[in-house]
Amino acid sequence: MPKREWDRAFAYFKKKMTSSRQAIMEVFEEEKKHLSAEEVYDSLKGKNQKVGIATVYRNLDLLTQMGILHRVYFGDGLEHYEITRKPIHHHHLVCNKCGSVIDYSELIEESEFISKLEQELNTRYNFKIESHQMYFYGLCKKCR
Amino acid sequence: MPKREWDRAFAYFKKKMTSSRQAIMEVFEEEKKHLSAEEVYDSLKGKNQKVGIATVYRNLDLLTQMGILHRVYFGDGLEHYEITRKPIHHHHLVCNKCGSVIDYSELIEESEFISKLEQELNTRYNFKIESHQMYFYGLCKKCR
DNA sequence: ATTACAAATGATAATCATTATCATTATCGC
DNA sequence: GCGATAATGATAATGATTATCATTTGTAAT
Repeated sequence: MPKREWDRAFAYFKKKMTSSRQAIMEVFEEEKKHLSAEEVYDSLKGKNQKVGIATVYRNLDLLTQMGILHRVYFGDGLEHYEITRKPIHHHHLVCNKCGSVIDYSELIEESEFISKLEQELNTRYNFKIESHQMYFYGLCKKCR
Repeated sequence: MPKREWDRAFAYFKKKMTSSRQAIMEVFEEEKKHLSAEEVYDSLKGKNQKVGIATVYRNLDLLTQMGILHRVYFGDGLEHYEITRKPIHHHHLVCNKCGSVIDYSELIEESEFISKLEQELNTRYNFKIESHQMYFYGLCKKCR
């Protein structure tokens, strides 16, 4: 969260810290949700921060490569992004009817189980796992 | 797999069994992989089954709603489809470098764990879970 | 079988998210 | 502050998916 942290991260990746990038990160810190590129763009516009849509896309991509954000997909045709929090991940409950999404922080049992599972898969398939995503689909409170 | 099964399924959903639909299902039975709409279209063309691309999309969608196929997304910008197998699901290992995907059948420990987890989430969030998807991202054998 | 009618299809235009282009502007190490 | 170079903005291009609509096909009833 502190600006100094971002500065260090950008320096490490040999990227410049620009006002657009800072503004985009602020949106995520305030909203703390999964946001689409368009939503980030609109949010910035609403705050009188004029950042072109192409720049939004470019930076969401960059921040994802840097590991600061990660991409999630709920099946509605657009990519969403959210802040990466380690070691606690966000898992998602997606409503098949209204499309609403509940983010929940991984339960402790889950972290432990998945950690063991990753080791197993690592040896079984010789695949070095770096991250995971889990989606549950069904009916939310309102739609069930 | 037997044609009779599809007939029953389509009758149940009050849908007609057409040659396109049958041809599409045959592609999935032969290839037994996650396929994009374009891949299904090409596969049919290769077999001299002329099915329009719009029809492919329409039917992939229909078959998904019917629960015969399900959609998976690997972050490459296009949706893929694969045959639904219950109670054993396919989970996926996606390579961050080359984009290749390994499908593996859920391990027994996984099924058991997820089943318990779903009950827990059901009561905790009052969300009726119908299915789940799990993706692991990392580096495959060749890229690690 | 034939008919009748709704559902399905094919060709293609339209849409919409994302990416590429390129001239202009801003950042940062010196 | 300067200069090299990365970043940005405006917008055109791309590519997957969806909508349109005239024609064809499947099916239930005759």
